[in-house]
Amino acid sequence: MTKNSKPTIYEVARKAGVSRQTVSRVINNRPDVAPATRQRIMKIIDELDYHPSAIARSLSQQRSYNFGLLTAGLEYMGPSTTLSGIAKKSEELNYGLYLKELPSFNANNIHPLLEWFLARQVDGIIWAVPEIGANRDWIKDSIEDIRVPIIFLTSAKREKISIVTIDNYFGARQATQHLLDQGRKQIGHISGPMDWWESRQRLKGWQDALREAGIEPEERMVAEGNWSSKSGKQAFEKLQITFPEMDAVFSGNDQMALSILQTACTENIKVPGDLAVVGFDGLPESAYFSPALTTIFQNTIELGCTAVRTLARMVEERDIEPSREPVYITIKPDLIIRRSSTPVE
Amino acid sequence: MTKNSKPTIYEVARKAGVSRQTVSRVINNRPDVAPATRQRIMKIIDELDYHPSAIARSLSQQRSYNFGLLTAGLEYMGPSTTLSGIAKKSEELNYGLYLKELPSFNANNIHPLLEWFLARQVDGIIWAVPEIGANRDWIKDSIEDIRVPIIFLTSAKREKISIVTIDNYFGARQATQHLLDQGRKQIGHISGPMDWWESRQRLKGWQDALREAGIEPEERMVAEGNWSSKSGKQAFEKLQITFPEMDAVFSGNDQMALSILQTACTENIKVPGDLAVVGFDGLPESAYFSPALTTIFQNTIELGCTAVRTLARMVEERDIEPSREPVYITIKPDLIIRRSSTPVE
DNA sequence: GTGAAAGCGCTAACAT
DNA sequence: ATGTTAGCGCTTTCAC
Repeated sequence: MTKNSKPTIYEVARKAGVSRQTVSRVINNRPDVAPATRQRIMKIIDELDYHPSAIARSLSQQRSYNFGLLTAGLEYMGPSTTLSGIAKKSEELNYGLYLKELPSFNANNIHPLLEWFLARQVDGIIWAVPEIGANRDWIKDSIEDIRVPIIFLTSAKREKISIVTIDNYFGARQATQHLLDQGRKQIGHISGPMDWWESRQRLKGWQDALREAGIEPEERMVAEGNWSSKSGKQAFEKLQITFPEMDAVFSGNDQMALSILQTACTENIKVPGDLAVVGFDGLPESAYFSPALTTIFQNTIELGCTAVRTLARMVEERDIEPSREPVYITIKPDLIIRRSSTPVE
Repeated sequence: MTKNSKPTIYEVARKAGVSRQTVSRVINNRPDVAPATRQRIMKIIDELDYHPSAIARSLSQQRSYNFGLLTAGLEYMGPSTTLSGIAKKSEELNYGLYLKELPSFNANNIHPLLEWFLARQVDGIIWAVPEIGANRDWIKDSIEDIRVPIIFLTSAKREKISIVTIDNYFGARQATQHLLDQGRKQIGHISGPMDWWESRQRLKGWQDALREAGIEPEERMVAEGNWSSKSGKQAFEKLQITFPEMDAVFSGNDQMALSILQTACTENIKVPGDLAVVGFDGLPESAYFSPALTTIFQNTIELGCTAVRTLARMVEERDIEPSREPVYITIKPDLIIRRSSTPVE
């Protein structure tokens, strides 16, 4: 070993006068090493500032203790709490994380990406790309080829794949029901882009809640946005024309709700007096909108944690019982009631 | 090779009737292979669906073509645009990315983290943890030990380390100067936490701009927040007491500015009539606050891209010229003028 | 243009 | 409790 190169297991073994295997046992905390030997080896490891090569280990064990995380649209993702949950939980369970971002939501060529992960011997894959258009169609053709467990976030239920998702339908029903409970009858909806699965779920929740209350949802009561504040403004202006009697609106996310509040403010529409508003997401700032926004809080940290926890379990169980049933876990979001939807005293 | 295990370079070589080295040359696009041989081998690679093991490659090349990215407080990081820039640029330059998140901003035990990256043979490290308190003190003791290039984001200038950062001081001066240009004289400041280097830079920019205008900044004109909307509200309320003549406020970020606007709205303070407000960050939503918020836009995508581009260059140059001068790159933010600070017509 | 030998740093399986 | 052998899948170096 020269001065500049890091020591290997071999140097440690030589200095300690043992075989590499014994050193290996020590660094892997195996029980079958004599206490004295262990002490001696540990001392030498310390002196040499030896650190085992994870690469070599991955090669010989044929696994890396890494997960592959695939995302898309990170820059739009609001506070990246899902990511944070994933990162924290992975760390806790002693897995490393490879991060990849798709260049666009509708990536067509999935295979190179999967292969990139597989070439690095990841133990599992987290698919954190929203379900949009046909961007899940590859699954049915390729899911069998993937030799590691894979978990999907934010996804419609499907055969043979494991999913962890927020219950968007439930959240939307809750939001709409809350507005009905406030005595509102003319409840509009600003949806996200309709090619997003999440948007469709939220739309459906709004529709079903209305129907259950004996109100038939009509086309003119809905306007489509693209999640941005800007699009929310346009959608709201459209609703004002197609649905002038509107006395409440359920917005597909908080950012679009923000521009409803803003438009209302400049046009002297009283919120909640003339118009009650409910958002979706539960951004921390939503409590500081004017007025404070009633919203559906989705716990994305928990979403991330659950995904990783589940994936880790899949990895471990796989050793014992190869092909288990896929899981389908939904996380219920919570209604947070604030000023924007509550009666004026 | 059994049916279930993936083919190795050896299987390809055997099927093609060549040695493994020849296959290696093909998969690495080396020129010294006969065209016919190359064709034949490529065909077999395709048939076998062979994919080289990045792990084995890393081991034998002693490098991984991965970067290590260390972050902290992902969940508060607003839209994770820096991350997005980093991910996109890494992908573009053909580097993989390990993502780690510190459990807290003031992590004390840095060495295990560094070793984790080094054990995986990363080619370079991106330190995307904000500079807070003494959380950079480890650098002077350990920077020499790190055997790979490392680049710091958002950091004060230092000897011997490479840095890419937004010019916070410049941005704050710009913001304050803009308010002065509008004829405001009583300009308060809501700062971020004072143990953050960024906060101190912004404070300093505000101070220097005032001084240059012949106004002496006083303690009572500043209130400290913690970046959250909630803290911004409290800070603003404090300023209303300590600095009642205030006719403008420069907020350390947009989220705190939001709650200034909100408080002003409920207390019937006219913005910008009675109070001009400028934020910092340039969140997309800030255009939809009421009124639309004047702010300092920091291009964090570019920040991330620049960091990766620089790091990649450091990696490549290292082969040629071992110890180059460290770089110090600042990115100038831009003033975006909107309703919240412009004169009422 | 191609191949043989040696090695990257570690661990699994089987001795002893 | 410890050592030996034989890989893991690829690249580097040198020979031809």
